[in-house]
Order: sequence, then structure tokens, then C-alpha cells
Amino acid sequence: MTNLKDIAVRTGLSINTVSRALRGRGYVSQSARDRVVEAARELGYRPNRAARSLRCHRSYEIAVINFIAPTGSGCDTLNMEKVIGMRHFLARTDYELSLHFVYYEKHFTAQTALQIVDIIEPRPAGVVLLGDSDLSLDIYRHLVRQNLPCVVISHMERKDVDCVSIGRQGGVYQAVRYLIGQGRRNICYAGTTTCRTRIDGYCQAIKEAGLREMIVEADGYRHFTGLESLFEVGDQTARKMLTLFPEADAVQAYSDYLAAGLCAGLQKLERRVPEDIAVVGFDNRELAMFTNPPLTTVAQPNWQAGEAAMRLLLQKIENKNVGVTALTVPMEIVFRSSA
Amino acid sequence: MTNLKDIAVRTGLSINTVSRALRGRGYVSQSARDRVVEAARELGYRPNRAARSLRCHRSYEIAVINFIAPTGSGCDTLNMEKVIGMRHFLARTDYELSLHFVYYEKHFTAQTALQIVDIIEPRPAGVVLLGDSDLSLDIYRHLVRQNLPCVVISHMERKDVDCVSIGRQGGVYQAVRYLIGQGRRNICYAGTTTCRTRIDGYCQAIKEAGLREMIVEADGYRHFTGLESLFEVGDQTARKMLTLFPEADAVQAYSDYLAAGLCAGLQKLERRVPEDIAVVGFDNRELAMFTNPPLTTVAQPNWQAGEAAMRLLLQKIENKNVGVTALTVPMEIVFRSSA
DNA sequence: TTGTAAGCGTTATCAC
DNA sequence: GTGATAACGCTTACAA
Repeated sequence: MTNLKDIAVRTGLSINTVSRALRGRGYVSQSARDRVVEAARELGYRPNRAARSLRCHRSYEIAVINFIAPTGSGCDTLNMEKVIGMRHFLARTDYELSLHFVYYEKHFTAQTALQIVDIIEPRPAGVVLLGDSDLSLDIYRHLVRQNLPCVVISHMERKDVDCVSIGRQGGVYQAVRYLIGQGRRNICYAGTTTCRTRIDGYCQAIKEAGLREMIVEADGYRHFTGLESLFEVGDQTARKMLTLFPEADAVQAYSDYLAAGLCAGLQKLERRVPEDIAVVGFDNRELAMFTNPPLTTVAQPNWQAGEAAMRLLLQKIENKNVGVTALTVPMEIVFRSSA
Repeated sequence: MTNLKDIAVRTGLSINTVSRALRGRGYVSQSARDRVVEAARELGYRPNRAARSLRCHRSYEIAVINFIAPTGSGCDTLNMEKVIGMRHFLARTDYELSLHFVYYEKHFTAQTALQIVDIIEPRPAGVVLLGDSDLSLDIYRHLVRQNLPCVVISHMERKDVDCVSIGRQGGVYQAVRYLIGQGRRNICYAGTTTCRTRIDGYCQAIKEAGLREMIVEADGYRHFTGLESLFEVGDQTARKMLTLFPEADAVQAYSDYLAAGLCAGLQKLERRVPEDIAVVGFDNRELAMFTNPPLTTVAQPNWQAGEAAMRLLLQKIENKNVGVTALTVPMEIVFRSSA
């Protein structure tokens, strides 16, 4: 493996000068720099990160920690898209992205703590926390206390931690406004009512338009054990919705999964989608393209969220004095056929 | 951060002895060892990986390089599942998993790819190559020439490189046998005919049962620009299939995407799935749960493939003399309603 | 503008 | 059994 010494020998300069030339620091004459760069290219020089880290007391590794609920499917696609966005932002920088999964029980356990220790043992330059959980916040504080730059990608829009959040409320607000613009007047919201962000967006739009709030709790949704049962929940929710609000002509669903079930359920009940009832999904998962009809849905800007989180993290790594920053990435509606 | 020196000072031993005691190598008296271990625990000692790497000329990083076609959606879910399998296998080892993406253009040459790989990769302990491409093989040879342990997760079952492949042929073979067992006698295969593995499995089962080969080329499938058009291709393929083989009572599709389109297309043509025609998908993507009816499909054992690849890679890293090993991970049928 | 020398934390080699 | 000592490749004072 080529090292600085090889280049020094080749160019007849000292190791030191070579180092400066390659990093563009300090005084190096143009001719020396040119020779060094040329030699480095020819010899296929790649800096030894271990040596650099050792000398500089500094790591070039960014750890992404993905919290995974034991009930879940392993790892959410949407989170992986965020990771890809992060990786993309890191391209052409000196940083590596290392991927970690932490399986959590409901609360912070000794088990969780151990997993975290293993992850930060090699002292990453920074950490991105991914996945829904109050746990994220505990870990965030823990890491910050250790002086590790850290960014959370969060469900909620919080101002007290470094975080990037997806503008869920604004997304649903937009979608409902769109439905209103299409002439719908009896717009339901279907989903879990424990999670407020989406509902707040819905209520805001409904209120502004002077319409009636029609919220349908999707029973059993929170305690699902797999996606297939979720689909059935959508089916039942369709029935419930039409019983509570027979006049419904549109529905904003909590998720694409629910929306898919909702479409099927409504069709079984002889309602046409979107002619009789418009259905709007949430997340823009792959399946949104394959439902009947394909779903109009509020899309998560995963890629952008990942990029934004990484940009913020690098800022914090390179300038530790940056204050707490909270960003919100707006959602966008993807129009297909269901609304 | 505690280092060996701190422990040496604390125990009154030399750094060297401390190092040996902690690694369990060489001669160290029991009492010395006990004192060292105790002190290490108290001080919360964690080895400095950068120093160790530097000294031992050895990295603790495993790079996963995912080749991505620019037409694709960014990163295939199935590949990410493999990555998760790999990460899982790495838990509780000293290795990190670092993630890389290489987007290749149409006229991307092996040369370009090599340059990119060289740039993104500062000496990992090993490399896993992921994603469809002849490029993978060129890169594989390049890395092996550099003495870098390397494993490919491949579409084809090859014997000349270290690789883990998914038993596609066997998967389709099983599925067609299942269809035959269900009393189907006019079983089609629909998909691209340029890709032979699946077709070989199909033909094998058909031949063994003395049935007629009925292969339907899915026109336009190869040159799709997005998933939505794929859905339409399935639709058209249904039409074509019924024209060519009106007696068809089952079809093995090239992919779940195609199968989804096929189901919709067949239903438009007044055929019931599975009563009139059974449809079997391939891949077991998330969408297979949301089609109408939910797809019976040949499932990729992604997690296992990832684990197997990582197990093989670690073997190669830790014992460079291991010969070329090719593994095949069998596929399994997931039964839903479409067949 | 360039070179010299020290040191980051660890492990390997050797002498005691 | 144990302890000096010398690397590993790089960066940073500081000297020239």
C-alpha cells in the first residue's frame, strides 16, 4: 500500500511536505504540489484512516443507529431510504457511514445500554438516531453528555434537540386542502388517535374551511402483529367509517397500509374509489403504486431528511459551537388515482 | 479515555504486560492478569481500534458495496434486507459494517467502477459486493488481486468465485411442482426470457411432469422506466398469455411486480384468481401482501443470504487459506391466496 | 517554503 | 514471566 513516504521518495520531498500538499494546508509551492498530486495519482495513494484517526484523536466514522421494535419487520423501508440519503451526502467526503441496529423493548434497558456501548466504543465522529421511540431521546441526551455530536430524525417537531423532522402535520394539512379544492365536503380522518401530528393537520384544514371533523379510530391498529392484519384493520375501518359517517366523500388515512385496506373495504361495500369516496394515503410506500386504484398519498421526503440530518451532523462535528438546530422537511403529495 | 498506559500505571506493570494480559496471549502470571482485568474494568478501558488497526495492518471494517442502476428506485429493498442480515451476523464481533452505493451508468466500464471502489474504500477487512451486475465480477477479481477478501451475492450460481447465491431455479421448480400438485396442468411462465435461471426451474418441473412448456415473453419488461409501467406490462402480458394459451390455468411470474399486474389484467378479462388461473409471484416483496388476492410467491431468503455471505467473508478474513466457496441459499414458497 | 522530530495507542521482537 | 524498545502512517510544532 502506498503511503506518504513512498510519495516523498518518488518526488524527492519530505513526508511532511507531501502531507501538506495533499491536504492543501500550509505553505507549499505550486510546483511541489503538482508533483505530489501527480505522484499520488500514479501510485494510487489512499490515506490510512487509522493512522490519521490515531494522530488526530478523531474518527471518520458516522454511526447510524436504527431502533427496531421487536414486533416490526426488521427494518423499515422508509428508514433505509433516509440512510441512503445520508450516504449520498457523505459521498466525496472523508467520512464512512456505519450501520447499526438496536432492538429495543419498550424502555431503556441494560440490554439497550450495552448495545449502545458497543456502537460508540470505536468512538464515531457523530451519531444519527433513527426510528420512533422515546428511547431516541434518552440515547440522544446520553450521547450529548459524552460530547458526541448527535442528530435525531424524529417524528415530532421538537425544538430542544438537534433534529430533523418530517412535516407530517403540514403534509396532511395540504392533502386535506387539496380534497377540499376538489369539492369534497365530508372528509374523514382514519387512524390511531393517540398519534396527534397528522390529526392536527387534518383538524386545522377542516376548521379553516368550516367543515365538520369526522375522525374514525382504526381499532386494533396500534397492536398489530404483522402487516397482513393491518390490511384487515383497514377493511373493518371502512365499515366503521360508513356507519359513523354515511355521508363521507373522502378520507385521509393514517398510513398507506391503512389506505390500501380502506380502498378494498370500501369497494366491498359498493363504494367506488375515488368517484364516491376519495382515499389519501400517507408515506408513499412502494405498495401505493400497486393498490386498486393506485394511491394518491402524502409522501415522506426520506432522502432529503437523510441529507438534511447528515448536513446538520457534519456542521456539529466540524464546529462544535453550533447551537441546537431543529429542521423540518416538508412533505409533498404524490398524485395517483385514489383522490 | 483510558488506555493501556493508565492501566499499567495503576497496576504497576508495564504496558506490554497489560496488553498481553488483556488479550490472553503469551506468558502472564495469574495474579498479574487478575490485577489487570480488574483495573481495566474499573477504569472502563476500551481498546483504541485505530491504534490497533495501524499496528496490526488490519482493519475492522467490512464494506458493503451496493451497485445501483440509475433507472432504479435508489436501492432495492431486497438488498437492504440482505444488509440487515449481514449486520445481524456481525453483532457481538469487533467488525463494523460500512455502507456504500455505486450508481452505474449505461456505459459504465469496469475501469470506472474500479476507480470508484478504490476511492471510496480505504482498506476494509473485507468486501461484500451486492447488486446485479457483471461489474460485480470485475470488481471481485480486482479486489482479490489486491488480496482483499471478497464475497459476491450473485444472481447466478457460480462456482468460480466466492459467492452466495439465491436458489432461484430451485425456487421456481418447487413452485411449479406445487401448482402441479394442486391439479394445474396448463402452467405458463411469464417474464423476460433473457434471464434463464427461473425459466430453467420452470422447464425442469414441466418436463418431469410431461406437461407442455408455455412461455410468455413479457414485452417491454426489460426497458421499464419505473414501477408503474411495470404494472401495465403485467396487464398487457395477461392479455398476451390468454391469446397464446387460452387453456392456461396457472402462471409463474418473473416477479411480484409482474404478478401484481397479471392478477389485475386477468381479472379485467373476467378470469378469477386463483379459481380460474393461479398466479405465483417471485421475491416476496411487501406488495405481495396487498395485491388482490394476496400473492402466493417464491420468497427470497434475503436475511439468510446476508448472514451466509458474512459468515463466509469472516472465514476468509480470519483464515486466508480457505478455498473458493460457493453457497446457494434455498428459496421458500410463501402461501397466500393467489395460488 | 521546506525539513526534522515527536507522538498518537497498540503490538511484536527481543533481551532480561 | 516481564519489560524496554521499535515500529505502524500520519499530523503538528518548531527549526532551518
